[in-house]
Parts: sequence; C-alpha cells; structure tokens
Amino acid sequence: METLSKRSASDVTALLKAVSDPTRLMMMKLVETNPYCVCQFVEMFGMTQPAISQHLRKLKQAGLLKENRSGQWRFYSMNKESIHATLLLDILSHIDDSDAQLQALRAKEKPVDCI
Amino acid sequence: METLSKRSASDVTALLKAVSDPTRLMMMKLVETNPYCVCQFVEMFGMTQPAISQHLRKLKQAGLLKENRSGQWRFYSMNKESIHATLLLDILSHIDDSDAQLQALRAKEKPVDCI
DNA sequence: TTATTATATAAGTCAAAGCTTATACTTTGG
DNA sequence: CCAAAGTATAAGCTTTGACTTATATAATAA
Repeated sequence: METLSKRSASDVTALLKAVSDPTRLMMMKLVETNPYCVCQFVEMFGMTQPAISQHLRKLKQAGLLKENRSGQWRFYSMNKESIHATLLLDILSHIDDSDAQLQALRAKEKPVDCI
Repeated sequence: METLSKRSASDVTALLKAVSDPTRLMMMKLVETNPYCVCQFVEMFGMTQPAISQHLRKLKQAGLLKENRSGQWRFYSMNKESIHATLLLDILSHIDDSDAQLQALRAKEKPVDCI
C-alpha cells in the first residue's frame, strides 16, 4: 500500500480520467461499500451488458477494482490497496449520499439470485 | 462559499471532467499559488495560443478560474469561492510538488514583460 | 489614427470515447 | 454431454474532445 506519499501528475490524471465518466463514478461510489456483479449493474444502470463490462474493464485497468469470481458471477469491489485509493476515497466522500441519482440506482438493486 | 456541504454526483463529474486533462490539471496546480496570463502558459506548455485559450475557457466555464484584466493581459487564478474549491484543492494536494512535469513547467515560467 | 500585442472565437481535422450488435468464452444444471 | 446463464471481447457507428489555421476583438503604443 502506497497511500501516504504523493503521486505524479500523470498518475493523478489517470485516476481522474477513469472516474470522470458519470457511470464509472457511480460504480465506484457503489462498490465502495458493497461488491456488485455485472448483471446487477446492468439492471441498475439500465445499460447493455457489454457497455457495463467495458466500463468495468476501464476501472479494472486503472487498478481501482478487485474481481472475485463466485460461480458464474464476477463480483467487483473497490481495490483499497490501489495507489489511488486515498485520493479516490477523498473524491467519493464529496458526493452526497442523498444524491438523487445515487438513490435511484440503489433503489434498483436486486439480490443476484432474483435477476 | 458553499464548500462545506457535499455535492451532487453530476457536480462532481463536471469538476472531474474539467481537470481530467493533463494540461488543465497542471494549469490548476499552477494557478493555485500564482496568477498566470495566457502568453505565459503558451510559453510554459509549448502549445499554440488558441489551444491554451480553449483549455482556459473550459476551466472558466466549470467555475474554477477567476479572470483579472490588466492592460492587454488577462490573468487567471484559482476561484477559491467555487463550490468545487474544496474538492479541487483536495485533488491538487495529492500531486507531488517535486513532480518532474510540474517542475519542467515552472522552469519555463517567465515574467510577463519579458516575453 | 494606425500598427502592434494579447486574447478570443470560428471552422475544420483527427483521434479517442462510449455506445451498439454479434460472437466467443466459462461455469452451472439437467 | 448439452443447454442455458453470466461475462468478455470484437467490430462498427457516432459523438466528443483536443488540436490546427484563420480571423475577429480589445487594449496599448507610436
């Protein structure tokens, strides 16, 4: 874990690019507290499965996500060992938990079995 | 000044989009401490004047910059009254001051009169 | 006033980003 | 083994973004 020292500007830019998309920012806010699988995100965001997978790939390539396979499902959660974790958590902490978009997403969350 | 309360997700996304470009992130890091005019940035970044102006326009439209006219020059500085100021300062604080790119830019800084 | 300097804006180009549909891969259940 | 479900990847389309050149605007200097 290298969360205490400061980062190069290009490291910071890479993180910002990864989360400057509204879908991906919301994804990171959601996985901050719980893991989600692709099919859950598909339901919550109302996007096609490839679109969701492509966003998750970008976040994973930026080192922000951990992947956990369980049966047919792949669960994604925040990689808190990322060199970006401190800054990312800082950014996410500025988002109001009562944000309408965020609450709308959470309202659509379903347990994996029921989908 | 509304820097204490939390922001909507779309507000945060707007800020992140504004500073997720390497040139604009550096600009904000620079104007955090000093005002700069367009011609100084042109020298420092080695970009054309319209390219610099267009980046500055984006930052201004996001509410991150204050503009101060002095003679033929327009000086830009950080708008610390922006609703984004707290988060922006947080982000900038994660950039190492000894970052090579940043130091290279500062090395090219010249007083306005001498350009 | 006229020329010069600083800056903004407009229009066009090219590459990147986000989406779509189609298809491949992987795991589970019969 | 075979079908179905979950996920990834490939290819194509469309929009956006960062740049370029050309031009307009504004302030100063001669």
